[in-house]
Amino acid sequence: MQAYMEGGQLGACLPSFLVPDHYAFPLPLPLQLPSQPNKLLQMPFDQEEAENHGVMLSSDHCGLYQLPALPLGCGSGAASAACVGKPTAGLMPSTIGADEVCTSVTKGCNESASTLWKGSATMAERGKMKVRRKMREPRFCFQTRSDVDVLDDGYKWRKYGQKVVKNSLHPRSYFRCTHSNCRVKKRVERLSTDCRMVMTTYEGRHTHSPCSDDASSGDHTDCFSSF
DNA sequence: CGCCTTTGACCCGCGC
DNA sequence: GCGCGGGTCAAAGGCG
Repeated sequence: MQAYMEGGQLGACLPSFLVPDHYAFPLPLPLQLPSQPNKLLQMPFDQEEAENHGVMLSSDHCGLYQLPALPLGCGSGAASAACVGKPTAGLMPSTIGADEVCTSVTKGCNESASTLWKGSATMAERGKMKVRRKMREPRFCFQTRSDVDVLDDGYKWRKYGQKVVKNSLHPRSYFRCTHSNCRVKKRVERLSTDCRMVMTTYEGRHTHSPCSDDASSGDHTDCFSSF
């Protein structure tokens, strides 16, 4: 906990419940310094370039990891593994510093989001999901050490499901952005290897700024919409 | 009363 | 083809 309060660079890893409200994180959390809402973290690699290479960026080590090819429907499984540093080195989550927060940036699941999520589908529409499910949105995942499962990132989320996943002691929760026309989803789960660590996976891009939900601040700009 | 969470059922992808 | 596991739906109930 204390570690989160120290150190400049790790500021990006601050769970928002430890940060004043006006520091609420846009998506994705690790890529933006809360003290500099309009400035992305300085990475040794351009984020877009990273996307093009399907790599994972570690915000504190500035590390660059090759993501394994994300299988369709990889969901959190592959993504989670990738995000805890496992992609190629076989590192277990517990081997990662507790204060480490990492972000995976994937491309290839960047197809049209509008066709993926259609809200409540009729049975006829569900038949088309076979195709739609192959379309994946950009994903960003990171882990934080937190006592609370759901970190306040400035957006408003509605829980639409919870699932016990295999090989995990803790259920995985599924959230959807409540903003109309915004199809961003996120999954939240605690690591079975360290119940203090919360793995959050964002999927999709917000079509609005955080302030449009709570109107508590006008500090945020359209820079968020890029995610 | 509206919004949210819970939860069981259902669907789909994938491996065998 | 079958079973498993992940992801989503939607009804029901709770809460402010």
